[in-house]
Amino acid sequence: MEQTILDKLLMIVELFQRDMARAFEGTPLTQARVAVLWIVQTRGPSTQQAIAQALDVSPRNISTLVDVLEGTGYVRRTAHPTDRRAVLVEFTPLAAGVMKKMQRDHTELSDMLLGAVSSADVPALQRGIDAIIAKLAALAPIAEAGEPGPAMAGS
Amino acid sequence: MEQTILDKLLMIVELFQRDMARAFEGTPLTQARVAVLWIVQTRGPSTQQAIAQALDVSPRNISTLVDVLEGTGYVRRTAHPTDRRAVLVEFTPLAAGVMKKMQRDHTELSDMLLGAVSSADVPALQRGIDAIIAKLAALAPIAEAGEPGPAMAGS
DNA sequence: TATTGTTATACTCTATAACTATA
DNA sequence: TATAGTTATAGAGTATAACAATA
Repeated sequence: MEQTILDKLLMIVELFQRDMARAFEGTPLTQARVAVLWIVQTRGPSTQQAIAQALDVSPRNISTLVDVLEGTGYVRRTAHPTDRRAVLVEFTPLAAGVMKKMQRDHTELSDMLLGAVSSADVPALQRGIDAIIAKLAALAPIAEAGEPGPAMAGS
Repeated sequence: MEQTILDKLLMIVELFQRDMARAFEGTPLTQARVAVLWIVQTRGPSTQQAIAQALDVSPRNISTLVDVLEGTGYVRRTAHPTDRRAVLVEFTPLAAGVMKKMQRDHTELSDMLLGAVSSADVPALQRGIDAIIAKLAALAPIAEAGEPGPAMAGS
């Protein structure tokens, strides 16, 4: 039962996502909701259309996600300054704090994982991963591979 | 907007999974259903309980997945030889063929991705990935990280 | 006429709890 | 009493289609 490199990468992400899910326990946050917050963090106040496109998901879907995030105090819907059809989704201080911590945790975890790699191997590892991404992106006409992704550390 | 190593790994898996999803279009297969097939392939005819444990998912969930796989001709439920409460889920020729192709495609894609990496970098890449997995697994008390995973190539 | 966000509806994946048939 | 699988119910995430308000 040889494990291919793809199997290993999948396992890393699976482990990581379990860790992330554990960190959300007891909060109304889920991966999908954090994905929305992530977009707002990287782009600033955004229309739901823009969020839907960034996440490659239907606009209808964003309505529900934002409903929950608004109802639990993470975001506000405010009037768009020039387009009265649209709303701008923007952070409350709660979300700003949570996302700041999430980003810090994510960086720490990433550094810790890289720290587990023999420093002599790090440059080759980085080059190898970049080459794999380039190859995969070339294979699949991915439009845009999306945002960096809603990634964070657990604990 | 620095991309951490974790961001890159997440992007690889995201690209890969989109590719996989595209390959399923027009079939009744989904990631969850393929995960069930994957377990049956690696373990042979299995009880639903065994599948549920292997996938770390509730037994109830497996009922529905197997219902669909059975209804669409991928698996059969057969009597357990010694336990009349249990059923054995086993492949039809259809699933056997599909899984064989899937495994072949997966290996090919994995080889192709590794082939995109400078051969001088491959050993360090492999070591680095293994080190990251070991670190992540040590961080999270994961019970078992699960099967190799239902991974396949698109097209 | 096209776009933004909503209501309506439906499918999939997941969970827990209660029940049936068996161990 | 415990286990295998089911029915019942519910919450998430996703989709398409139709509609209102506005561009």
